[in-house]
Amino acid sequence: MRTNPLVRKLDAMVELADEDRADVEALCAQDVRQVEAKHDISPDGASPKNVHLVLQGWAAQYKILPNGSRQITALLIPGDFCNLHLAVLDKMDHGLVALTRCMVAHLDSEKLDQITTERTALTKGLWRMALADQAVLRQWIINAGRRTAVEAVAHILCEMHARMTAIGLTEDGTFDFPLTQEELADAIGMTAVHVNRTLQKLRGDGLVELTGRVLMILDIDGLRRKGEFEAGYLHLRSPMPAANMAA
Amino acid sequence: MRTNPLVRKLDAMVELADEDRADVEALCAQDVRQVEAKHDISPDGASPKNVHLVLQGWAAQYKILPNGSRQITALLIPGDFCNLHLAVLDKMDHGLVALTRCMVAHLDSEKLDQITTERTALTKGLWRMALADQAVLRQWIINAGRRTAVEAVAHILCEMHARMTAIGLTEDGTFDFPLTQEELADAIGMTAVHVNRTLQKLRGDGLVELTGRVLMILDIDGLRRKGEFEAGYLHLRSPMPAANMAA
DNA sequence: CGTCGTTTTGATCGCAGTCAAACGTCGTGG
DNA sequence: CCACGACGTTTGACTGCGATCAAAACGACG
Repeated sequence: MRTNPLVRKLDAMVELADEDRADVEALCAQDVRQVEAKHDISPDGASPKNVHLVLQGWAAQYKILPNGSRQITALLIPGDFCNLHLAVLDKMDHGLVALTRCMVAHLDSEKLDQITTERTALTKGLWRMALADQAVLRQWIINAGRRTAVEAVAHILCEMHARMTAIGLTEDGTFDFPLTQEELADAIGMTAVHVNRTLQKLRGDGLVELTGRVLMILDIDGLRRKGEFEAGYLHLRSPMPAANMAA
Repeated sequence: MRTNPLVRKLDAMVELADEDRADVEALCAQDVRQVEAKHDISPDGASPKNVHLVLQGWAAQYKILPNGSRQITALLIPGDFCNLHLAVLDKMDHGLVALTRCMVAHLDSEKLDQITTERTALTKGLWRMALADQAVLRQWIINAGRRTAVEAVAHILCEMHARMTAIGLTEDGTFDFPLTQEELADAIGMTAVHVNRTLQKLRGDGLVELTGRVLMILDIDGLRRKGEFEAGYLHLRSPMPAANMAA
């Protein structure tokens, strides 16, 4: 928590001036609110005034379908925007729910607008983030469309490990993983029952241990192989250390 | 073909000055190349110098998986960028293939870079396009993850109808739809055989007629209902006329 | 007229969904 | 301290959608 997670992400994307950093930090500190776990950050279809940014905790973008089932379309961790659209598009096209208790910054859209017209470096950084997010979404399409259950689960575990590492929230293969199996299922497009059985397989293979709300990755290389995971698409600078090279 | 399709898209997104339009048009006219159907526009992992833009024809972004199967992650029609990443990120994280013969503009990245620092309106427009694309990707996740075969096919047909209409390439419910069933399957994450049977259902219900490479939508409202399609997420100005209100 | 790519049909299989119940853990209140 | 309920995980039995394999029909094209 020493620095603002957004600053950290931007730093990993572009070269920033100290002044840029200060501006971002100020923008984020303006109006910070706490949201309890399982509560909506902003409901689908709403037109909130402000752009939201996760400072602490996990949240999710989701869509509820007419038949009642839910598809999670993004997992948000500190430094992630919830609804950058609003800076630029009209209204929400998805819901936003806090998965854990979250600290959410409400960014003043006028100030944000001002920044995106004045500060070139910052704008480029935000630009990059949006395009990097697209790459994540593409991987999720593949998860749901063409990967088996084991592959998809392994892949998403690797993704979150990489992203959590990038913002400094892992400790050698271990990190908070607050998703219920139900939520994990909604993210991949399967059922909680089957997620459960899939996790058992991964455990059985000695790849991971998931207890309480903490994920411990026992064999990162093995897990990446299972999930066909290659970190490149995340476009992170901090490079994902290769772990045990002797395999 | 009266106007540049990118200009048309931008026009639908933001207010442009005549000067902006001229600049874009010039940028696109610089270096136009033809690509034959089924040929790669640029292979996965490459680092092409230029950003590509489809001027004519259909193309697709795809990923080949280790087991050999393919997932298409985006369908590109005139006015769509193939790899806007390159303006801003390092290297391709997916392949690009022409589905029909295509005219592809190679944009000079320096000039593009120049524009995105000078012309505020254009930058905002491109910004919007990237975020709108995210919304499309989210729908594809839902297609693959939580929709039945019929729903997913209906949804993607509606999507392409809306997008083709937005650039003026439909004629009351009829438009070129050059995808093979194989390709359609790769886009939704199913098999060609099952796409075939699914299309038969849609035909049987009198919703569409797909012959040759032309799609005729017989009952747009019915199709939208089947696919749970709501055009809002595409963020198009041209509003998708409601068709037969008497339903 | 043969070839190649695509669409169509049929038969069988299996992964994951569905339904249902038991179990463990935790927080709350009696 | 225990009973209770809420929530999440786990297990079992059964089902079904869509995959897989294979072959035939169709159509465009050289």
